Amino acid sequence: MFKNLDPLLHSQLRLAVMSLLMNVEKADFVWIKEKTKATAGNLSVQIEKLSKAKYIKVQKKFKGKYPQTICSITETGKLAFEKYIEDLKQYINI
Amino acid sequence: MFKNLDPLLHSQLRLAVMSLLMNVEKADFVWIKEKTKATAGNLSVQIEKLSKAKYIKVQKKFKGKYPQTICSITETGKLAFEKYIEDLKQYINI
DNA sequence: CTATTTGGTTTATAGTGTAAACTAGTTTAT
DNA sequence: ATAAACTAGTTTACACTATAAACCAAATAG
Repeated sequence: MFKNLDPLLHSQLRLAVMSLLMNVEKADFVWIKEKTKATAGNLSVQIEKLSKAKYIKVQKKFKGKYPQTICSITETGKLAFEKYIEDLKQYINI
Repeated sequence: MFKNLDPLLHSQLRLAVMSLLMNVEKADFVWIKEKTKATAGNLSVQIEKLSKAKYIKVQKKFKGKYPQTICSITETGKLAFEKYIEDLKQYINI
């Protein structure tokens, strides 16, 4: 009846990050931080987790003289996000 | 943009319990346990949390000689569940 | 030149989730 | 009658998560 929800996605902040990345080609750390209203520390940790799971790809660059972290969703991540939504539908009838 | 998701409902097991109770007038512990495939200990803990938040009402009775725990959703619980779904929609575009 | 800001990472702690162990009694088999 | 197994949970200890605070390195502003 109730399928297990992917624990990596069943986290408010990680879900928000994935949701954002589903709708853009790529996004930088600061933009994600503003959109999600997360603290930098928390975001850093959660991005690392999503990255380790290969749900997102992280590129470290320099924007002028400042470091810049660019994130983008992977195919694995897209599929996981879509599956999560499907699984969730069993919990909430929509 | 992203509203905070009610932490009481953003838990797989508690969400499953609430989802079940949204669709029935009342349900007993054992039935919920079977439907959710949860362990008794875990279910006991989560039911207590939902009960303390007044999201569900718990009645302890006896069914013949055995104890029986009957749960039902409250109006507060229904509203919280519906709000959770609305908030969640911002994360997953449906 | 020192104080603040940018763009993060690391770390310590509080909060959550879960299984295992336990309580209290019932039924069944010997 | 008594031991073993089952019903219906609760309590507890531990693992896992989430988060804020502290930190770091470099850049810029006063």
